[in-house]
Amino acid sequence: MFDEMPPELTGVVFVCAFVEVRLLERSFEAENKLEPERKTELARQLGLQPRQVAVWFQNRRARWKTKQLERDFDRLKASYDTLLADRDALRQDNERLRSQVATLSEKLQGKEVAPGIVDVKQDVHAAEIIEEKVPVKAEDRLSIGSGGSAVVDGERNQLVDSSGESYFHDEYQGGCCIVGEEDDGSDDGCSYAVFANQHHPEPDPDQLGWCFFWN
Amino acid sequence: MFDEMPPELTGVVFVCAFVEVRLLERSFEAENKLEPERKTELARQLGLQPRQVAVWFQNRRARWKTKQLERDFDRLKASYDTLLADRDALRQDNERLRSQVATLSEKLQGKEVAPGIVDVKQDVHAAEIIEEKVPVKAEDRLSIGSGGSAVVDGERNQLVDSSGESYFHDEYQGGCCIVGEEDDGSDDGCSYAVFANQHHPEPDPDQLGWCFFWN
DNA sequence: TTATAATATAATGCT
DNA sequence: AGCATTATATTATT
Repeated sequence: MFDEMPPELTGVVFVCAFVEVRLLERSFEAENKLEPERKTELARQLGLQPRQVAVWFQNRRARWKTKQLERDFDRLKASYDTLLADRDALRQDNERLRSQVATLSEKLQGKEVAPGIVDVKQDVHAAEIIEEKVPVKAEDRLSIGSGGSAVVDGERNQLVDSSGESYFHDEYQGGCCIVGEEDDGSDDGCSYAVFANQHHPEPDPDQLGWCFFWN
Repeated sequence: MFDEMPPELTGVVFVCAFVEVRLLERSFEAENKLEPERKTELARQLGLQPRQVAVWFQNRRARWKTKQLERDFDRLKASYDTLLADRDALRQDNERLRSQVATLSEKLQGKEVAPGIVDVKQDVHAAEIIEEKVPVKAEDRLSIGSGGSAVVDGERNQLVDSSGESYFHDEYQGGCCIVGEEDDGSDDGCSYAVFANQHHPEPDPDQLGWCFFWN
C-alpha cells in the first residue's frame, strides 16, 4: 500500500496513518475554523507541516459543505413530499366542501336563495395550479442518499426527462402514503392510507395504486 | 503572474493559456465523456499529455455535477414555495367554505338537520397541521441563489436549530395530512386523514398528533 | 501587508 | 470511469 508513496512529504492520511486522522476529525467537529495556535499544535502532534494542517481544514470544510447541500436537498425533498400530500388532501377536502355547499344550497331552495357565494371561484386551486416537476431519486444523485421517504416513489416514474440536462432521469410525479392511528388510546384504532399524486388530485381508480387500512 | 509557475509541466489552464481552454470546454459541452481518440486528438492540439486531458474531463464532470445539484436544489425550492403558497390558498378557501357550510346549515335549521358532516374535523387543515419548517434561504447557501420565490417563507419559521450543523438555521419538523376517498365509486365517499411524519412512518402513539375520520 | 476563507483546479490512488 | 482525497493557486476579505 505504501509502495506508491513518494519519498518526499507524503499525504496527510499516510502520515496520520488511519488512526490519527481522527484527531483532525475531532478537532474539526469541535471547531470548523482553525486558529493559528491550534494549527501549530495539531501539526506538532501529527508531525506535519502547519501548512498541511491548514490545507486539510480547508478541504474538509469544502467537503462538509457539499455533504450539507446533499442533506439539505434530501430534507427539502421530504418536506416537499409532505407538503404535496397535504395540498392534495386539502384539494379533496375542498371538493367535498363544495359539494356539501351545493347540497345544502339545494335544500335551501324553498327557503331563501343561497348566499350567492357558492360557485364563485369554483376550482381555482385544483385546476389552474401549475404542475411542479422536481427531481426525485436522491439516491441517483449521489451514492449516499439518505434513503428517507423513498417509500412511494419509484413505481410510477415516467422517465420523462424534459430538461435533458439533469442527472435525474425522471420527473417527480407525486404520490404519498401516510399511515396513522387514533390518538385517543382506543384499541380499535382505525388506520387508513391513500395515494394520490399532483397530476391526479382527484383519486381516480386508474392512478390509485392502492388503499388499505387495518386496526 | 507566471512567476510562481514551476519549471516542470504546468497545469492545463496555463498551458492552454486562457484561450484554448475553450477548446476543452466546447469539447466537453459536445460530449460529456471522452473517447480515447478524442483524448489523443485534444492532447495533440493542446500539447498536453493524454493523461492530463483525461484528468481534466474527470474534474470537469465532477464540477458539473456539483453545479447540477445546486440547480436542482433551487428548482426544488422554487417548486416548494409555489406549492406552499398553493396550500395556504387552499387552507383559506377551506375556511371560507367551512363558514359557508355553517351559515347554510344554520339557515336550514327549520328544515332538516344538516347531513351530519359539518362540525366533525372542524379545522383540521387550518389549525392542527404541524407547521412545516424547511430550509429557506437558498441565497445563503451559495452566492448565486436563484433569488426567486421568497414569497411564502419567513412567517412560519421558528428558528429551531436542533442539529446545529446545517447551513440552514431551522429544522424540518414533519407533518402530513392526507385525505382520501373510497375508490369503489360509492357516492357516500368516506374520507380520512391521518398524521405522520418522515421520521416516524410507523404510527407511534407518542408522535401521532391526531387522527380523524368522517363520512 | 500578512493571514485566511472560499473557490477553482490539478493530480493521485482506489474501486 | 467514478470517486475521494490531497495539494496548489487565485481572489476577496480583514
